[in-house]
Amino acid sequence: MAVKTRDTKEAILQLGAALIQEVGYNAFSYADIAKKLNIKNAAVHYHFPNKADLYDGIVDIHIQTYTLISQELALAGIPAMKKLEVIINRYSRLVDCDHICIIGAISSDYKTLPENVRAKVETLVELVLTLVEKTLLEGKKRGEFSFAGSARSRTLLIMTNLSAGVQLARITGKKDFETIRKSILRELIA
Amino acid sequence: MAVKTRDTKEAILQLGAALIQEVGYNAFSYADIAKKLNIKNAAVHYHFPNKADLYDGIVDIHIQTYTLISQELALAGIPAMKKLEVIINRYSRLVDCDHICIIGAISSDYKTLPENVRAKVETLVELVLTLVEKTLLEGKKRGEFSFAGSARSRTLLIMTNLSAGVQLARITGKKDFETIRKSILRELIA
DNA sequence: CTAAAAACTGACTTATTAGTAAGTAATCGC
DNA sequence: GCGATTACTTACTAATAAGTCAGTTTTTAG
Repeated sequence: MAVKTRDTKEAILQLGAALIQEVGYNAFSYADIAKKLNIKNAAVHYHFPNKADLYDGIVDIHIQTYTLISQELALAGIPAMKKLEVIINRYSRLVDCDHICIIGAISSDYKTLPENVRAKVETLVELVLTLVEKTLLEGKKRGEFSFAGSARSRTLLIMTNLSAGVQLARITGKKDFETIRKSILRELIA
Repeated sequence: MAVKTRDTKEAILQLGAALIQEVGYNAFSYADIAKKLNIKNAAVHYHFPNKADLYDGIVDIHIQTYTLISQELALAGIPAMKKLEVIINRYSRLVDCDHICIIGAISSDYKTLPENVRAKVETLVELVLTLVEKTLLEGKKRGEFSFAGSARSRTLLIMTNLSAGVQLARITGKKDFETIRKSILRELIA
């Protein structure tokens, strides 16, 4: 049985992911990571030869996470509202720890990312958008939700509300995100 | 008459503002600015002793711009829809040149900004939100717009749609911003 | 128990970063 | 036209950045 005794690589990924959502890709260094994990600079380079490799790995983690969430929420019997709340609650937790959402963070860094990472980012974004779109469609079919326009356009509206909502909350305060959260839900069940 | 013969300071501010919305505060250096403007590193430091001073100046510029827009749009006789379009068109232009909006960019950099700049950023954000809120209220009173909830909450929804819309457009393409733009307008006149 | 593979450390390099100080050139008020 | 102010340049520094490589420790598989 392969029980992991060392999890340095995992720790680097977790810390890197948090830093991207806290200060952004270009505001932290390998030295910052090494210091916090009590390892040496070269140890970080051993697992991720360059910073683009690290970014790539972090995007992978988020893809894995959303793939898992998609599978869990694919189960029948769960109300569409519960499914949507799983997503929305993730954003509420971001507000609590003053992080911005990964997609918002990536879009800011986007112009400084190499092409291979950009392509992977597209995969992540489509994964999230598709998950929400499916949930909205299902909710509408079941009579839980009602909305005008396509499920895709409604998805774009809701996800931009959430993404920029957590960003705005950093500046104007958490109450504004709460307002947005309630508005999203109110519109959907009106 | 004070005709300016040198406008280096203005050029630095304009370039810095563009860079913040293109690659982010932590992804460009004074050397980048000096190179592009054909001046020396120290000339940038002469006008803006440190990078926080530069950021401060750039936020000031945006405050000035939105103050001017607010004054121009305060004139009676202009339909609320025309006023809102002035704002929305600014975001469409951002999509065209692949920049993200200043508020979105700032919120990403936020944790790396000193306190005095953060305070000024709050002023900018409230200025923009107030402008849109007034426009929505006016449009509702005139019968141009109809929307549920308060003008403030509707402002938050629209501005987050626009802000994250331009960010998303970088990754998934300009068509998604166009979808968002149309949805905002459709909901408002429904 | 041992050899090989994996996971590091130590000691670097090279480039770039923000920032400074002293001197020079351009412009302005008078 | 002249002295003062403004706007720079030249020439630095000290710190930090990403990244490399040779050697050492740790872990794992047989």
